[in-house]
Amino acid sequence: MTRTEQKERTRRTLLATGRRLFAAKGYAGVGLAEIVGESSVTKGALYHHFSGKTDLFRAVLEEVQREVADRVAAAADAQGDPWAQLKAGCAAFVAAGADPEVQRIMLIDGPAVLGWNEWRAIDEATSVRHLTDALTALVVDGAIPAQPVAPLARLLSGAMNEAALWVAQSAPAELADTQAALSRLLDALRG
Amino acid sequence: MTRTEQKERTRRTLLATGRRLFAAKGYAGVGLAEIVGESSVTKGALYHHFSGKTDLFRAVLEEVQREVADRVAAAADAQGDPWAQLKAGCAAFVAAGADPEVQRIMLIDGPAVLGWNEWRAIDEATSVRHLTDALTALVVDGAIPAQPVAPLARLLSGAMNEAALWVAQSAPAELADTQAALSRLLDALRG
DNA sequence: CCGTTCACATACCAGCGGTATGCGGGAGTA
DNA sequence: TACTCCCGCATACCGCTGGTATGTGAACGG
Repeated sequence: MTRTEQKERTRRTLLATGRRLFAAKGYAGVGLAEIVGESSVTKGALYHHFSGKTDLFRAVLEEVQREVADRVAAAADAQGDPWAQLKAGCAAFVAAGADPEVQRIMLIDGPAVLGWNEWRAIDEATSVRHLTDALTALVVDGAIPAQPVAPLARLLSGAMNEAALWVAQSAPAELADTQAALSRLLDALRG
Repeated sequence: MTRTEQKERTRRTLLATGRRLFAAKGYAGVGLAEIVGESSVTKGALYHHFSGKTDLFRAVLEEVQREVADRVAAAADAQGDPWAQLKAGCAAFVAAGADPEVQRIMLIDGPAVLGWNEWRAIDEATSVRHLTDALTALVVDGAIPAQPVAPLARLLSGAMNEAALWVAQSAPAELADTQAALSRLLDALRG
């Protein structure tokens, strides 16, 4: 195995282990010793690839965000008209948030560890962007009244973040209620 | 000064110092040494009043939550009909969230430090409860269509949390846009 | 074949949250 | 008022954490 291959392998191992442990125990509940131990390397390796614990977490968070955004985009692209795309994308986001891995890293620890500004920038660049695009298309089509879409996208994003946190830790009946409420909220936008 | 008075004074000082520092630097960015130093006591005093750093933060968070809930309730009670109460309460919540002290403690660090379940329980017992009450009144009055109010309250709560985070760190123009979007979202509920 | 470089290991440190123990002065009792 | 107790805190100490400085052996270029 060449050095380049080995390097990439070590990096991916650290990312995967960090992701698993951060999701299971939270950022503050995991030590570097545990991460490097379960990765079968030492702290020297970690600090060769990342500038510290926070930097590793940032890399994990960006990976999670990309995956969620991809799932949302895939669900939306499978639909035809813009309105169906919006509703499918929103449903896909809430479903993705039900994954406890996504929850803890993306919604709970993310803002606290990286600070809200940096977290928001990542979120805006991935998930929220698709939402903004979908709402813009609907305004252009006249499906919803003309209005600034950016603040509306943020409100809906906040609502869906909260919804995702709920559906993961509650009974299936609550899940259906939450998704139904979200669906009604979106329908209400059409006036 | 009696011992009881002195005890209460020490406790209040620790709470106030903790609140100020947690808000300014975040939970992880503040050490116990700094808190007790600026309170002119020692760690012994802190551990006599609280079971640890997390417990002090919990006490601070509950204090902040109570204040926000009081402001929301006061704004709502000043209105006559249920619909005006809802909109006034929501506006008051977003305005309260503009306070950076409230932001960092209640919205960013709260869920990460205490865990989402405990944070949600506190939130439900204070701010969200008023929102649920207002929505219930509107359903009873027939102002909005009959539907489960609990999930809708959670969605709106999430949307307003996000709105509060935005209005604090952006230009006044964005503030107006955000509040306008929230107002439109609430209006849309009437169908 | 050999020197260089790079990916990683080892050893170490300051500072953190947390605990066990010491202590001084207000409060109850005679 | 003197004696004692106890309570509210101070002091001293510990294990562990994230972070850093330095060592090292194998892969790579010449």
